[in-house]
Amino acid sequence: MVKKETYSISELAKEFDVTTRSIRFYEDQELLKPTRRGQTRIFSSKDRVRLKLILRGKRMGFSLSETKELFDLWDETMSGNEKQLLLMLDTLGRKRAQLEQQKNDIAMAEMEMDTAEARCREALADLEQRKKEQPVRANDEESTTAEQR
Amino acid sequence: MVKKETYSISELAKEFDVTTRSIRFYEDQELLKPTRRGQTRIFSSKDRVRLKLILRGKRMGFSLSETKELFDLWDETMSGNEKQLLLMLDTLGRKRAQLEQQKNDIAMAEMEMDTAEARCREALADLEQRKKEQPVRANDEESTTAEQR
DNA sequence: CAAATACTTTACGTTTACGTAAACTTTATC
DNA sequence: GATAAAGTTTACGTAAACGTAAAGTATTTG
Repeated sequence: MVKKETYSISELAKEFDVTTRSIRFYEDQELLKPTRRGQTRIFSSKDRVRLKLILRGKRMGFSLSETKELFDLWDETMSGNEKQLLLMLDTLGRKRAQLEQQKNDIAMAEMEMDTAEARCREALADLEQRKKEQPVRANDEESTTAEQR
Repeated sequence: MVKKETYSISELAKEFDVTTRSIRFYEDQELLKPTRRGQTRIFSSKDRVRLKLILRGKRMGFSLSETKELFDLWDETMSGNEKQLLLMLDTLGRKRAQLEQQKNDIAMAEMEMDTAEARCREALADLEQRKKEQPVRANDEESTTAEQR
């Protein structure tokens, strides 16, 4: 009995740093299916896993309905009929392609950030140089924007 | 003169597979700044690059305002003052962290897709096995969980 | 047992990122 | 020079993903 297997809404909210409103919304959209004790929601560890997946999906730019589709598909898949299994494999393939695209995008972005950073550092180095070359610059006139000397 | 340096709105729309509505919206939000000939928009190659960045950003889950912030920051950065340069470097650092998180998320997702796919294939293999073990199943009775007849 | 705490439902409000339609102007084509 | 094609503005509509009260119930705690 090491792993807790039920959670209150606020426990999950705190753990994953989301509002209870969001969690209720996810239930409303049928991404989570907590049971009830009276009218109070009780979340299973499966719900907890799904919440984690929802949030990761969001960070990867997935919409809630995309994530829901995957959940539903997975549930149906587990029911075991061949058609569903094949459909799942197909869907997984497409998702993989999507992830490949994202990895590509990220790689491009990183490269551009590299060159951007390099440019910044150059510019900074230039500024430092100028500081050293003209350290005081106390008593000269008419030199600000246009030309010096 | 190999590279074209101006584009019409529909050229860009076609090239990047977005609607002209979207492009006009991006201008409205000041992510693009086409010049005009009369009232007709003329996009520069800088605009084209920015459109590409906007769309890549979207695929990576960036909002338009996030992207706009980066654009603005970059423009200011290029004006060359030290404070802006440092701010840019800082921002780049934070964005890198964000990308790291995304790469992590993607890696996790890929692993889970691996196990999901494996399970699917197992289940499929099982089904195939059963087909072979009970190939015909033509004239037997009371075996389909419930019963017919 | 009263008051604070944690839940709940209902419902209207908000932001983002466009879609869609209407009505109009400018440019290209036959 | 009519008409189609491509462009424009204005403006209302919409889906997604919650935020934000309001008003009520249930439970815990001093």
